[in-house]
Amino acid sequence: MKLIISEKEIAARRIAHILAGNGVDQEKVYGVPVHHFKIDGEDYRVIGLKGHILKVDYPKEYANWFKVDPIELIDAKIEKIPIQKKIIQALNKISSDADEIIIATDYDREGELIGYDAMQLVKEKNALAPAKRAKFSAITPKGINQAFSKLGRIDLDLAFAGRARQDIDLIWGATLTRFLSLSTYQIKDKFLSVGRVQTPTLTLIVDRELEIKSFITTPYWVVSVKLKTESGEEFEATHKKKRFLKKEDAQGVFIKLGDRGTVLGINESVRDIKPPTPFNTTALIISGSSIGFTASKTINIAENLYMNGYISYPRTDNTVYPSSIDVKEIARMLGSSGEYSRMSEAVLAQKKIVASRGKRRSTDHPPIHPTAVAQKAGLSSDEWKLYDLIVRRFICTLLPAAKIKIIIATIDINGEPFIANGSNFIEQNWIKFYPYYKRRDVFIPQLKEGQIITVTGKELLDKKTKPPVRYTQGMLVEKMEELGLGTKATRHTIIQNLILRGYVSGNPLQPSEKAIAVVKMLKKHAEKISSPDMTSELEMYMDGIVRGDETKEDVVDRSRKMLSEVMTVLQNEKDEISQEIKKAIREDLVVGKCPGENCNGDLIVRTARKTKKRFIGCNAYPECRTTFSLPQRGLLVTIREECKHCGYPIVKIIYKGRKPWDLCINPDCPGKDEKYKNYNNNK
DNA sequence: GCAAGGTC
Repeated sequence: MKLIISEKEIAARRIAHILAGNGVDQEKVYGVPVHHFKIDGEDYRVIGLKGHILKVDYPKEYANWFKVDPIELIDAKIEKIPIQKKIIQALNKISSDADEIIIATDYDREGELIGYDAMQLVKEKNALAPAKRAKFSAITPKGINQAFSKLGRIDLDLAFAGRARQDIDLIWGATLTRFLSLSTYQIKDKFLSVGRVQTPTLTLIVDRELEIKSFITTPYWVVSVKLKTESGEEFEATHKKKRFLKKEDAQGVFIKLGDRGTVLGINESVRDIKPPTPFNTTALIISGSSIGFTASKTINIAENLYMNGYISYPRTDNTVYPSSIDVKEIARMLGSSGEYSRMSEAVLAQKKIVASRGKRRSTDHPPIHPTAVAQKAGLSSDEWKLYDLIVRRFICTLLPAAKIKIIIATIDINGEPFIANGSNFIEQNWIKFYPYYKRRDVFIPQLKEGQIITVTGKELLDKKTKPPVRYTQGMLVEKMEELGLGTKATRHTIIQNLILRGYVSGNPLQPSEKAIAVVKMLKKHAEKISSPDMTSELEMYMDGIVRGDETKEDVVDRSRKMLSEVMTVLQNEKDEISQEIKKAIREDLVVGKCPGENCNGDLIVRTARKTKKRFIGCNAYPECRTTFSLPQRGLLVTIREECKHCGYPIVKIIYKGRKPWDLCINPDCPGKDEKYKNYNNNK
């Protein structure tokens, strides 16, 4: 019997069907599906794993944070521990009769490691069976048949590069997390996490917040006019010098303006607006963000749609349709749904269909596209929203660019030049079907040089320069991808973790004082872990392992030495680090101003001495005895906002896996019922 | 109880 091991169940099923056609039987071994079939009298079995089946961790002796100095974790032994017990049992059971093992996990570094781990487990039961490797970049008949007709061997160096990554992430993460948590007494569920990906990501958010805080707004003035042609068409223009930095200058112009203007010149140009590129995971998350979904929500819904067969695999880097995908056929299929018939026709009416393509081309999976027609009634409203987005995006990638006419007219008013901008779509093409695209027509009438225009109104506008905006989850995922932080499958979980740790909240993301202090201290004393460079260096070293230039041990040991040096600095600066972070944590506990009569105090989150329950009290205690109760479960985040119903402070309560709950602390708040209702609807 | 990476 030949045993084929794939990375996931769906891949196992498809590989079996491609190799055997219809003659595939399925049995369950310890509840795990195993597909079997015969080719030329030879028995085959295919089992799908669930990603990694082993994890790395320290031995039990290191589990107690108080009994182990974090420094010891740097050189401690690391073990591999089973995390998919059922799958391992099933693998053990079926591997004893195998006379050949074929590793058919995804063809990338983690896939090689997953396959290597599985191979080692099989070899414990069956040392004699040779192990081979099927390398394919798409689970299509062509890809699979080619791979199985030309089997290779497991690339040990590639797997070891993955193992180096696992070890280094654990060593740095565990050592620094424990050090920071212990030195600030933030333990149990309040621990302060640190990691190769999460800390640089948090640094991005914190840096942006500091930029916003230190931004100095400068005032400027804009002069604009309302205009009308003889035939009564109205439009607007602003002074050519868009921003006046001195009010007197703007006023000087404003006063000069009379009630007539002359068209000095008109500049017309036609521009293409290209259709969007095919969706990869990052682009989907960004678009999801623009329809109000968090990164995790988009991924969870996409995962569901995929499991139910409506869309293709949602974890991909690829933005170029491979030739194995028949885009025309998919467009035709979508046409059978009333919702999309017009869009489908628009695609099929073209003489030649040219698909747009993005910059990233990889062969892991195709871009995310619809694979079946869904009925609106068969999906939840959120599922439908995302499905509709994916369908429309797909259709648009197959349509020609929109054409837009841009008109810029210069108009003289008493010697002052004004500019009127307008744009009209000449051909909408894909834009008709893509409501997520924001650009709209801006009307401007047909003008002639020398034409006289009536000035019907004039305005002198006070404006201010604005600070940069906070990151939305979508923007952050995009930035992470650009910097090489995390992967398509992990970026949203990294953000989710930062929220769960109490480091950031809200969308757009705002860091807590604790996060600002943690980043400040790590930047100052452990710069390595706060920068994306650590990831790019790691990638470089892993490439070295793959090439055979160095061993996994060399790389991990060098990393251990670096961490030792970092820890020496941190130990020396422990007092400063501890004080700065603890001060910030105290600031995070401030809920808002105390509403007590004649009280100037601040409301603070406190813990009752006897019951250990949390509540809100005034810092002017015992003079002021104002208190408020709080829910005991969930992560509490102070956001220093006031309730729009009663003006009392609002706190955010975050339960794992639920939508954050904005809670007004006032038990008699007139908006209470409404809010509670909303909370129930949204959870 | 720590990380990041797979997948559900």
